[in-house]
Amino acid sequence: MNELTHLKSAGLKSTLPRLKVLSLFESGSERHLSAEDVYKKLLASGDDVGLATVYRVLNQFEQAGLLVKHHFEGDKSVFELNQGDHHDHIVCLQCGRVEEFYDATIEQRQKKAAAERGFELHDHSLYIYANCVKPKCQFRN
Amino acid sequence: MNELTHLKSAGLKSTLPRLKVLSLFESGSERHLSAEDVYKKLLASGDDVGLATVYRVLNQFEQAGLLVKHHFEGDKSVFELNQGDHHDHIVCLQCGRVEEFYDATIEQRQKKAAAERGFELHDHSLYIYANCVKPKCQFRN
DNA sequence: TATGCTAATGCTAATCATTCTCATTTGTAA
DNA sequence: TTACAAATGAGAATGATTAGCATTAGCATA
Ligand SMILES: [Mn+2]
Ligand SMILES: [Mn+2]
Ligand SMILES: [Zn+2]
Ligand SMILES: [Zn+2]
Repeated sequence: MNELTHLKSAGLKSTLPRLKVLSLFESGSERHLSAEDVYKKLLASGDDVGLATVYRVLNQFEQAGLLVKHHFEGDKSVFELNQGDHHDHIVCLQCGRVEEFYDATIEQRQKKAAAERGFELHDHSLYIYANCVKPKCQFRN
Repeated sequence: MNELTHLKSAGLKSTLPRLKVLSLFESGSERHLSAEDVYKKLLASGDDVGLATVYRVLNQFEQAGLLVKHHFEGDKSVFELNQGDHHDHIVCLQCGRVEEFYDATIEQRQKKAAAERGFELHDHSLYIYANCVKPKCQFRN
């Protein structure tokens, strides 16, 4: 299933900005990108897309289920390709590196915590903030 | 240990705005308050404190360890009294009601997840978004 | 392929929460 | 009291995100 198909099945017409944004995520150089990251990367590659359009497209993709949005510590939110697999994140407070993880026990206990208190769980956000160790950590890229 | 002592031991001089903000949290009517919540409550009770001061004081209290800051879904952040006990939150997407919980297993598995990947855990944020059931849930207070 | 309509785009201006500036006021310790 | 640094308040500034609107571009049709 290619980009074009993705867009169509999401009821979005296939436009240049949308294709560019989508392929940026599918190229896979970096998984977690903010609106501005996307905007700058497009500019850098000679593709002119307005910042407002980037924001719009990212949100449409999220609604359509193509992307997932996260709010790491700090102000700006980041998006990543939705590949069906839910996972949570560990974020390095020094260099910003993000590592993904999934823990079935944690997931299950969250369901339980909600159920026990009479809540119908909708979703959750779990971010672990930490420092990665010397070799991998490049303080402030 | 009273408010005044709290402030002093935090190296903050005892000013009217600080005492008012602190006692608001200690009065305990509502645990989780945004800067604007605090601002409005003070106005309502006839205490004039500038919004900028509210923001400053809240942040100072957080630095001092008197308050803890959270970022529930949405834009504005909320504060609550730091009573030493760490806990996570379930937030109702309909009415905004917040319930607190602590799950030792979740805490432990987070430590493990970080350690296994070579991170020194600093802290974490876990929010469960859900809908509370009929009796308790008052859609949009 | 040309035409037309609607959705999409790209500016710019507007929001909104939060922070900053700076003149004025307060807490405090001598 | 006085003196002075620290704190406050009002409003401007910021930064991310969204809204408004005139212009353009998909795409279906003739
Ligand atoms: Mn991820
Ligand atoms: Mn709480
Ligand atoms: Zn790092
Ligand atoms: Zn509710």
